[in-house]
Amino acid sequence: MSRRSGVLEFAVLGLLRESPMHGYELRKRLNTSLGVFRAFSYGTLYPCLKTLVAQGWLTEESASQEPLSAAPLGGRRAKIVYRLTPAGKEHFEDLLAQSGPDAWEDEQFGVRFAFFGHTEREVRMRVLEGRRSRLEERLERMRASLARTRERLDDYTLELQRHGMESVEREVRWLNELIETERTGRGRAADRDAAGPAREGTDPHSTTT
Amino acid sequence: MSRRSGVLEFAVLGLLRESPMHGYELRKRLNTSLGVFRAFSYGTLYPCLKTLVAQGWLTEESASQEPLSAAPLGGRRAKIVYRLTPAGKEHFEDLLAQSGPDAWEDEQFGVRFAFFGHTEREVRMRVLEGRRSRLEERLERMRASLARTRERLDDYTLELQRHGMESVEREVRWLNELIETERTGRGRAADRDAAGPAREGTDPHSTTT
DNA sequence: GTTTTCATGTAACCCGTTACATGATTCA
DNA sequence: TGAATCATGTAACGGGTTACATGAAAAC
Repeated sequence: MSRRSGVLEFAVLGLLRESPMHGYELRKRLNTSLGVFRAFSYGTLYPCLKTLVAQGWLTEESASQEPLSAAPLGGRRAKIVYRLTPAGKEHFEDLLAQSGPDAWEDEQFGVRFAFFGHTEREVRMRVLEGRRSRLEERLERMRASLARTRERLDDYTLELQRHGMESVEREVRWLNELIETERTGRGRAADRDAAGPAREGTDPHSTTT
Repeated sequence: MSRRSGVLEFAVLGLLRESPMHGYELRKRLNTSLGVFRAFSYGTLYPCLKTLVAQGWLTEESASQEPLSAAPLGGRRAKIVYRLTPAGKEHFEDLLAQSGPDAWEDEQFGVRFAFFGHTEREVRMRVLEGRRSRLEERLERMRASLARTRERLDDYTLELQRHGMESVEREVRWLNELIETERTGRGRAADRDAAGPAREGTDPHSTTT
């Protein structure tokens, strides 16, 4: 009974919710489709899958050729397809519903957001607003610490600090937009691409390379 | 001979370079003064300090009252002040000078930047440019993966991806400015606050709270 | 004189990676 | 048929936190 990794468990259940998959494919989806997630290694993924099976959230089905029964004698490892059980699905819904203080942390927030499509609006609001206030606290602390030490810092340290704060401020503004969109109900956070209203002069895709 | 933690070691040597300190204070500086660094716990910091002493980069001096010699009999733990040795200082310079592939990674880059004040311009350029190309690779991958999967993704996932890319793009632009400033020699990355030239329409400090 | 805050330390654990080992499938 | 890629697994280690234990100094 090891490996109870919050994010990974969450992400795996969420991805498997769409369709059954085997580990190898699952990992690729983790690294690409859900953009945010970092690259988990097989050394993390496979043991995790095993424990999820042990808990009853997943079932493993031998795929490929042998129809499930004759395969596991002698050697013959076959492709293992993981499928979400009803219990697993229920567990995932639970995870989505509970928006405890952890849910505002960087990674947790990322996964949760990625699955907003399956989340009730009320919970989405809680998560977004919780995240925002978390970031605002962080800003407060940064500002305070900066005010205290400003004089003693060299230009580079200062610039780093300034850039950091600006990034957080940008994320807060982003959240504000999302919350507003969510509140007024229109567009599902989309309506960009096509001359989006409510977007100030931002020019995406211009790396100035 | 345990705990050889890249960033922490780097940061400790760098901070101690300014003035001797004891662990407790060191930790506070780590969390605040150098804004970027995350909050290392004592469980990480103290063992690390011990190994740095063992390598000869630091010396520990008993501070407070007892003048160093009579203290460590029986109990009587006193405040321990850590001081950078000449060898330690030399090692720190070495670390600054070498800008290997690790130096472009998120955390490594952060520490290195924080100590740019002690770094030669040539090395600063290598680090900044290396970081930029690292980020551009990342962007490339994100764009590719997005192009491949765009259709199958729901609006929220898409929005997350878009926001992620925009953040990276912003950092690239930031690096471009820094590199330009570095190249032309003027201002040491400062000349903001006062109607900075070379800054496009960015409006800092407006959280829209 | 007792509560806070400062200050140091350690052992147990957690989450994850690396390096390695193995085998099946595809494709030139 | 042999190389590349797909696919699964594990043992050893790495870097960090938590919880705990201890004690000195300051503040009330």
